[in-house]
Amino acid sequence: MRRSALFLPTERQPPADAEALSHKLMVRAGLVRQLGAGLWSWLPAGWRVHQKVVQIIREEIDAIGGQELLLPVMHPRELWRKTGRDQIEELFTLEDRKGAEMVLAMTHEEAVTFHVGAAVKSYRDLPKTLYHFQVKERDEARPRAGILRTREFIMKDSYSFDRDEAGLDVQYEAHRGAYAKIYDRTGLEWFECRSDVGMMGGTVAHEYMAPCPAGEDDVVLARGYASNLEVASADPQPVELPGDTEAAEVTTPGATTVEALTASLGLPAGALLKAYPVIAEDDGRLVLVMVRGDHRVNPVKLQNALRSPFRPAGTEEIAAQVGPAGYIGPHAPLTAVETLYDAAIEAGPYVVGANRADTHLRGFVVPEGATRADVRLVEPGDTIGGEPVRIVTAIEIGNIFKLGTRYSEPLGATYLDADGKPQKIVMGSYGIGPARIAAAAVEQFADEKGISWPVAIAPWTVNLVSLGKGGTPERAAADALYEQLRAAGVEVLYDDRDTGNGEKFAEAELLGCPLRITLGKRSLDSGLLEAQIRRELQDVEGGIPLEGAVGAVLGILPTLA
RNA sequence: CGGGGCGUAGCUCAGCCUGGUGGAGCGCCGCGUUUGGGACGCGGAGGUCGCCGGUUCAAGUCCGGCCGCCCCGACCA
Repeated sequence: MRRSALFLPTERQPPADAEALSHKLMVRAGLVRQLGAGLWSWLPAGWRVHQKVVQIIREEIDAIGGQELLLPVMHPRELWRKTGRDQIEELFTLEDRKGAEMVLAMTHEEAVTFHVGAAVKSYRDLPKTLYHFQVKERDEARPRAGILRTREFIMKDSYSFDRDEAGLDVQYEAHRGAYAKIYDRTGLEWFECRSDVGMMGGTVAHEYMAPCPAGEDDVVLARGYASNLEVASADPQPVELPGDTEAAEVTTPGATTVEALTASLGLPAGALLKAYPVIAEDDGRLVLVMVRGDHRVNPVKLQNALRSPFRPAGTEEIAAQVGPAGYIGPHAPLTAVETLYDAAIEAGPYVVGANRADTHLRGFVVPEGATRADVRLVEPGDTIGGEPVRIVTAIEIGNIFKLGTRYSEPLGATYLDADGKPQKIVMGSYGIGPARIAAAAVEQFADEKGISWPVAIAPWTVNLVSLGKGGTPERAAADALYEQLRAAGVEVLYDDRDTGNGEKFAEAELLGCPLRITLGKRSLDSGLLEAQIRRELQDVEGGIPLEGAVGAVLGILPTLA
């Protein structure tokens, strides 16, 4: 591609409203432009990156037997009513001219299950894996960070259909393998994490995370362990408990916070227990959740432990059922108030609220038979296998779910087994967001000069910069080299503009093609081209000879990251 | 959805408090000089100041409403 012909609107300054690095750089480099909140256009260079990611995904999903198709974005609402997902807030809804209710699909479980359910009759028709790359529409409450969280985006989603759980297991593992290959091929740093199955239901879920500063999730990492902070578990840091042997009341006026208590009692925060009263929303019961003073409740883990959504109890509910806010603690008889002790709590003795104003209790020992569950947030300093965990921010770049019969049941997708009995089709779903992969790559590899693409997803692998003006011998030589590289199948962006050299270099660094080769008057004198690898801005030692340059370039390409 | 902020040239912003013929830098066009790191000079084009209404002799500026966008939080099968 000749730069002079390319639609690549670059900017020297990032847009005023950009915050995330990938947002700033992708706009500056002319890859994407914003049309509205959470609505982004992919310009030619950016689209090349997107399509490279798409092609990698396509090849690997094809390799595990996936069959590509295309499902509509707009669906009859009735289909979503059947699965109950028409109630999701983020779902865009509209009516057609006849007043028929429609929705814009956020994912395609309903649509694909509709077709498979109608077409699959026999166990002989299974298993199948179908996938597509299609636009997803989500009315996000808050789109953010440029391309990272948008209201409309392309997703690769595959769906597996099996006779039974065993078949699903096979497909699930096949996808795990394919995903590992896909992310490795893109050149990203990534982790496979255990994740919350969420309201999707099902039994098993993994998500794929790319560490980057603009990420929205926190991932807990240790040797052989990677988990979303939402569901992560680790060993707590030990805490030295006081040697209280008997329960004793202490007067603690105004000490309603852990900080105030630790200061006045001279004890570490971990020697206190915090009481967190919540109301389980399915039956309205109050549960007193106890965690160590230096720990925090993990809402996702707590919801799973309670088997119900919950909300924090109000001051009046606390006063009526437990005690005065700021001084609440466990009630002595286990039956008095339902109490859940976090797993990190040892026997004791601890300091707890006495359920009376200005009073705490020392020497509290957790009663035998108390209910326990791991409901705390993993903290920096926690360990796994004796090794301290790392907690990194990351962006989710894919996920896989075992759906089971979550969709086949309401949509009546069944088949006849060998005995002629109807059986529900067992499903899995597997998503990847190519745009997020592109943005994560920008975040992970950018430096102060700009983007540095992994070669596998770079818009062009080579950026040929001609320093001469039109009509000069060096320009003629660059033109010839461009044609030779193209003929050799090299993806080359050729900067053939009559503009300042500094401008060309700066733009090449901003755009981030893996290899830049420069041809100026000097090259004709010396017979050498300058070649620079974008990653770390490393010059190729001694340059490359003008004579036989194509072969030299072809030799360098496989060495690039 | 709660809180905060912003909307003036293609981009980044000043001007608004204190109303009186709209500016800067970069970019763009022309000419010339430069020519291996966003170079310089001269000349030029480019604006319903987000929209609607109000106050006023006069509104980018003051007042009201609306729309749009960003950030923090909530939310994110």
